[in-house]
Amino acid sequence: MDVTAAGPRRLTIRNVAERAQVSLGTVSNVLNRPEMVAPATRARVRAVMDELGFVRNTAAHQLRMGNSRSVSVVVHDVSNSFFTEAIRGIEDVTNDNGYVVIVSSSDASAEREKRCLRLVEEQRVLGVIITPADKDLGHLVRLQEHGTRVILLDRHGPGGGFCSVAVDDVRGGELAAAHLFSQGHRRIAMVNGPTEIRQCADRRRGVRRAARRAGFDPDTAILDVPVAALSAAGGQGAVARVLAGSPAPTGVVCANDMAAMGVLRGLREAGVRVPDDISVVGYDDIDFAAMLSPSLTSVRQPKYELGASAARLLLEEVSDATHTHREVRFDPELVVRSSSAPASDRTASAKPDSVSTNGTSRSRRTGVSRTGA
Amino acid sequence: MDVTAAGPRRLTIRNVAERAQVSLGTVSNVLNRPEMVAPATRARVRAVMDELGFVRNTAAHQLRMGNSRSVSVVVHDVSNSFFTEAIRGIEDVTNDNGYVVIVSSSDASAEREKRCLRLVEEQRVLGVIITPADKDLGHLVRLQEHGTRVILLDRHGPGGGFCSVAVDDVRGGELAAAHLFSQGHRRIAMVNGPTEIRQCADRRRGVRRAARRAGFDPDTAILDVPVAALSAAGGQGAVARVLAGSPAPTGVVCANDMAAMGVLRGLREAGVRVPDDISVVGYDDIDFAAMLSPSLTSVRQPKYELGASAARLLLEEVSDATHTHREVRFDPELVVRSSSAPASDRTASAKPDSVSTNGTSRSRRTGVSRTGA
DNA sequence: GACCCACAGTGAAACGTTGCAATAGTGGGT
DNA sequence: ACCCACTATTGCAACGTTTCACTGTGGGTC
Repeated sequence: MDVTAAGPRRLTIRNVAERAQVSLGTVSNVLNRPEMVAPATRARVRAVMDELGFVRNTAAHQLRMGNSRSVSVVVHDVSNSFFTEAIRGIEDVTNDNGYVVIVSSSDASAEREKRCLRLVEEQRVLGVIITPADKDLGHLVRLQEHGTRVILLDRHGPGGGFCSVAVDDVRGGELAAAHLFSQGHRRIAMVNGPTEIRQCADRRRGVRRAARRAGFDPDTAILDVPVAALSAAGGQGAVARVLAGSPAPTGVVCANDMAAMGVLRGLREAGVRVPDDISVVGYDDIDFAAMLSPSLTSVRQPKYELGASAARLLLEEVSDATHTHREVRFDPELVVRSSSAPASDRTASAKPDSVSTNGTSRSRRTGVSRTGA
Repeated sequence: MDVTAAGPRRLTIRNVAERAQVSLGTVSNVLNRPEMVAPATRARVRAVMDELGFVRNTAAHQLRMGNSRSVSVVVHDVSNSFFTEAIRGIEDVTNDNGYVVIVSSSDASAEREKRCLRLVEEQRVLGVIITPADKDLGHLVRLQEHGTRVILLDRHGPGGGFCSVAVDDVRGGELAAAHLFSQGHRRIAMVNGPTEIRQCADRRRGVRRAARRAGFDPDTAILDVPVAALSAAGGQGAVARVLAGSPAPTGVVCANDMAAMGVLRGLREAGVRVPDDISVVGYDDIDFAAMLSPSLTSVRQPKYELGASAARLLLEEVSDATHTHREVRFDPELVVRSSSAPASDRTASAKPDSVSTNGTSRSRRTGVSRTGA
């Protein structure tokens, strides 16, 4: 039987050993501790590997070592752009370390999430980076107790039980509203989704905080315009309520860009000019925010960095025995474009405090809080 | 030592066996061939598994069985929306069968792709669904010979050496242009990327075919406006050349929606009305096409179905011994919105042949060609 | 020349699962 | 009472890798 014949039969370390006239152990050493095998032997073994096209069998490796060279990512939907950029960040960090990324979508359903986690636990992954579907994190605690490391993505855990990475949504809401207040606006509307959603609640809190810090009473400076869904349709439908506000707001903060697009469209149909008559600020800075007309001022989240940072946290938790769980918080960034301008009914007393005027830089981490293990 | 103590020590089939007072083989049977173990025993073993929280170790399973329960997807960029929707399709199909999806980005670099494939080959995945970075498919042929099944995504292979799934870009270009011709347009511009890119070349061929089928000479009916990059900036920069055409085109087909957005913006700045003065058709039907003003007529690709179909092909190749490679071709779909209208300088002779006026249906597969193994 | 060392390479056991051949158990028929 | 057919269960040998205690083998030292 000719070993060199390329066939579907998988090559093993043993084939390499035979052909290179060494023992199994030596081949393994070439693979894992090359410095301890003589240069000549090492070269010979390597040559045979290339010749045969040998690829190490990870299953056996894993079995022996106890854990696999893969990390798992479980998010609501792998086709959602927020997550895909984060996934790309995770991929870039982990690939450098020879890990492979397994993705699954939970569709924000606790049951689907459980299925994903089971599949993933079978794989004995190094750890799982997850955006939990459920408020209750009990099953994640159990997972961790069984030896699978868990990193929370876009969510902080209770009492430092997990490492986690999230963007500060309160700060984001504050940035958006502070921008408008600093431009001389005195009353603004907030088009927001259901406050049961943590992000929506946080962004609203930020907007109110901005009002207070600007010296206004949130209850009068801010007109809440809740919508059932943060979609373009939802935003468009909210316009009538925004315009009916009394006194009429001169600015609108939207809890995401889709809603902002709807608002822009609704305003255009109503004959209201942006930013001349009213300013609009979005949230997320999706690709198309810059391309709308007027181009949309928006709050950008460091999605890629979020993922990359989660991955780094996971690697750290694996390698560092003295690891204590950390909660990393990222600051979002305001990208000012042409949908926002000084309030029209008065000379703006303050100059715009434009935090960032173009958007190529990736946000840096600004706050790291440390909690006990 | 108390077995029930939840600890980081991983549970094995042996722990279950001891506690349920049966042999290893029986536990294995419960897992893999439950019908051949007596109901009472089966129930007892299952109870112990639940109690202990046993999760089968895939590494050992794989090692024994020879292949893993995972499929790999290698695309240019996992954060690109074309691919993410396809990945979601792959995920949905494979998860149902207990497989897990490993993703990697090649960044369209042959070298990065090779690294990804190596990592993935180590995993002994069931197969890899790949959008090749390179024209040369030699390494994929070798991969296949070594036993990893390969499915091409968004690309067809030469001579039926691979199963593949792709959208018919020629047809897509034809749909876009035929729509305009049927609306009475007689001269249209095509804003296209480099024709070295297969998609760009194909879409151009389709546009020219539409001209011929409408009874025009492609060389006079179509104004080629090449741009270096199919981006919004590229599209915007192309507007001057479109308008300078003589005779002036009354319609523009863009090779993607980003370019179309740029064209729309450029036209607005030039004071040209859409669709009154000129019609614009995009390609891809990205989320935001519907939200632009005017909303963009565009060619939609069945991205989700593309991925799902690739996954099905892979599963079929695995299970069916008599499998012969197939090339599945999907037809794109024209979504007519308000950026296109009958040509203005004449009463349109033909009514719009609106292929589809809203966009909720997923394209169906229309052509399946079969080739030898 | 005996002794010890460092170094290169070896061989076997283990990781957790599966599949198979063998064994024990159970009635039923003769 | 005996054998047979049949099912339920068992025990063991793989799967391919890594680790670790071990064996050779020269060279240097006293």
